[in-house]
Amino acid sequence: MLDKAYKPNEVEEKIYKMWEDGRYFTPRLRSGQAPGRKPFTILLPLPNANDPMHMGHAMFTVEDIMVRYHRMLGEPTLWLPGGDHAGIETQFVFEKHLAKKGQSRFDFDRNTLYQMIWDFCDQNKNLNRDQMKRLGFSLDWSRYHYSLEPEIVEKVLKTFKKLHEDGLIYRGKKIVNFCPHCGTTFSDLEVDKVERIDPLYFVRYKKTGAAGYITVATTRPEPIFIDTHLAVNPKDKKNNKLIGSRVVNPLTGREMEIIGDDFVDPKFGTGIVKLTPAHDFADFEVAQKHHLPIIDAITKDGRIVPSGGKYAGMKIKAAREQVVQDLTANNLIEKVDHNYQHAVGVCYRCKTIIEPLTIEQWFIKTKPLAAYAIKAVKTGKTKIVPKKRFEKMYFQWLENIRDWNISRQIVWGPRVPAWYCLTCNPHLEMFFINKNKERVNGPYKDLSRKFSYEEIIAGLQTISAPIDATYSLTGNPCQKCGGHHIVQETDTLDTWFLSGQWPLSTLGFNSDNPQKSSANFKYFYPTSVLDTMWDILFFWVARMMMFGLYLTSEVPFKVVHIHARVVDKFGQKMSKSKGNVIDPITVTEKYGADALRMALVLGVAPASDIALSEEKIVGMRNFCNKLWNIARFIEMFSVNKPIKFIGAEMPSISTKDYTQEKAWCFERITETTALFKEITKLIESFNFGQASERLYQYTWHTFADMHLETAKNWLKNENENSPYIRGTLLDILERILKLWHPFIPFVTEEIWDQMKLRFANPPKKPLIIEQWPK
RNA sequence: GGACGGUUGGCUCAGAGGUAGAGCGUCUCGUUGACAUCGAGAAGGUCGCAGGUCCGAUUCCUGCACCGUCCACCA
Repeated sequence: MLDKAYKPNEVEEKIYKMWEDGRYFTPRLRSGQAPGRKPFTILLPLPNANDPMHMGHAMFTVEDIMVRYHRMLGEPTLWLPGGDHAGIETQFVFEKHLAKKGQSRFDFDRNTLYQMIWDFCDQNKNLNRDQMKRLGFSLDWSRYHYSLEPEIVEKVLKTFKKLHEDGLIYRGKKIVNFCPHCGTTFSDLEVDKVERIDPLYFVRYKKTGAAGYITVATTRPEPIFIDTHLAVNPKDKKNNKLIGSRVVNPLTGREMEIIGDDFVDPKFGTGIVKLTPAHDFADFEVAQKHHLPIIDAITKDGRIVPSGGKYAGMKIKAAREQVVQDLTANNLIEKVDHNYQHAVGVCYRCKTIIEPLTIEQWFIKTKPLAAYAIKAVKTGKTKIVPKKRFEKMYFQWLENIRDWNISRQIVWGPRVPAWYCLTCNPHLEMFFINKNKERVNGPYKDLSRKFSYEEIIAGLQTISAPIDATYSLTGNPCQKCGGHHIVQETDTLDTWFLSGQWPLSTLGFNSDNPQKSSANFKYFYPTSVLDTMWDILFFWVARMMMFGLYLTSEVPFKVVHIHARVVDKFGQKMSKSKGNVIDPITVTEKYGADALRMALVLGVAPASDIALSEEKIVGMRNFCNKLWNIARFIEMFSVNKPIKFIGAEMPSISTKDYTQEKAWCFERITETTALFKEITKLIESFNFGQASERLYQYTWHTFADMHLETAKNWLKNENENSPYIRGTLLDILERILKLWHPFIPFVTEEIWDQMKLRFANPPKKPLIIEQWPK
């Protein structure tokens, strides 16, 4: 007999264990018969293996719904879990811990630091796995992968080599985004723009060989001392006569030339721009176009370069103040606009202002790869849902893509697989900790006089190789000089370089010989659906498309489904600092996993925001209990009573014998058949919000409120119709349990377990692998 | 500067070319065979503004306003 109320905490763990023990999450492939039956595959967007679960992860409920639905259709269904080492994210969390102990990453050589982070991660790497189990996610845990597994890393590095061979990876000295606080460069995607109000200085430049000044507006006067050129727009009638003329650098007195380029906006400021190629993206491009010198003014420490005269070594802000003071003293500042608002790039993590620097980094040529990714969506090989909104975003980004900087100056991640011979590259700069625990740096040729190669390598922190340094992609002795003193690049790879290959590396693609890829790969690739939130459409989805198409000529997934974002009940993004975070595990413990799952899905439009409140979760908990009591009611009325299933007798009952009750029974069967079709259609079209809302309406307000009340009346007087009424109620219950199962797997499985023997053709299987109604 | 999304009852949100829906909240009534995590009933919306298409629009189109988001080298 069912209890009076549904108690999720008493059954969820038991049920999940039953599913796991039954190995239902592992796709059933008949031996030697991989093809034939079309599989359904989803790769879980790999969470940071180190992070506890948050509501964003709980949204993977949408994937569980799809997976459970397809499993019930009888398809071999794989939902593949994984965990990401999350390079920068993890290293920073770790560094915070170090900081609490008064230490920093510079106190350790890179190998020691790496090992420390590894151990740190090991402590809670199972945390979010256990949490996802709490929510009932039917992930195939037997295939779990961690992004730093040797096999995964090996595949990823092979891709690096292949890209390099194809000329799609290169080492370049280009302008990149550098965060002085994080001490590493970032890709363009990791830079956020914030509106700021900064002073706009109008600086006077004295003309050479003529009287008077020209004026240039700038927010960044501090690197003026390395400037060599100004620019105006050739179409600018007011200023274009200046092209070719010369002015005096207001800080150094050196001569500067004015060039013409149409990137200059005549309407901005005075229509004249100072060029600082090493520290401004636009200026860098112009400088390359016109072959202008690119001179550094700022170092990786966020300070003025040693050659900066009186400003050398000053921090940027201090240098700016000093420069302004000096210019003012010489009456070279015409005016200052203190209300100038502009967008500044900041680090997406720490919000420090990004310093564009021109340094040596590893890049991927993205244009050719992006072309594949664009074509695949244009031709419909991969569909993005919802299409209208996100395909446009996708194209816009890929069409304007710049080369991808994949170098990171951190230790937590696989190192770039390139090795420099120190004999051939004596000018290579090295930073290391010597035997006496002192930090030492300098060019190798100097260091090698005082320290052995072994000592340097043992204490190595980072290297910085000149742009013309020679390197090889094997760790073998130098092919040119035979030298054994080699050093591997200390830059590590952008995390997304790894996760961008996730479908390939986890499923067993063989890049040496694609024909020899695993049977697994051949069967499950391309995957069916990739479901994620829009925030990583570029970071991850677009990159997977590029890598997948480049390596296999096949898309990695047929559908990209964008799910909704969870916000609080006032529409605010959940964040710790706002204190509006609802923890998925806490509410699961309180109201049950099914209640949370439903709260994240019911009535939610695709890719919208979900205003999640505890009230909604309570409402959904109430629904689960309602469903439970529907079953309980039917059980009470049918136990030890004769039961007849009208469906089985339908052909043999003639219309003459239709009583009002029997007609009612027929109508109920027809009604639920229509419901199946409707729900199936909604699920197939990714309208999970509508599917669950419709089911909710039917279950509560049609079945419970109307039909059960009718039946209750009739069943007061036992007669020849009564067995049919009971049978019909059992039939409907059986059907709606199936329809509900993908959404609320625990409560449906538990009711199923307690009730299934009363159904027509009593099933023996658990609900999770029962057949979806046709 | 481009592009996109939103604007529907007190709150949070669904929805569709043809009498407006849900959850929560509010009000009234109701517990002797499921459920008070409940039932019966009620109040409450000129579906942002202005035009246009149509027999008919809140739903399609155009413009505007406000809110939000993404992209972008205006120094």
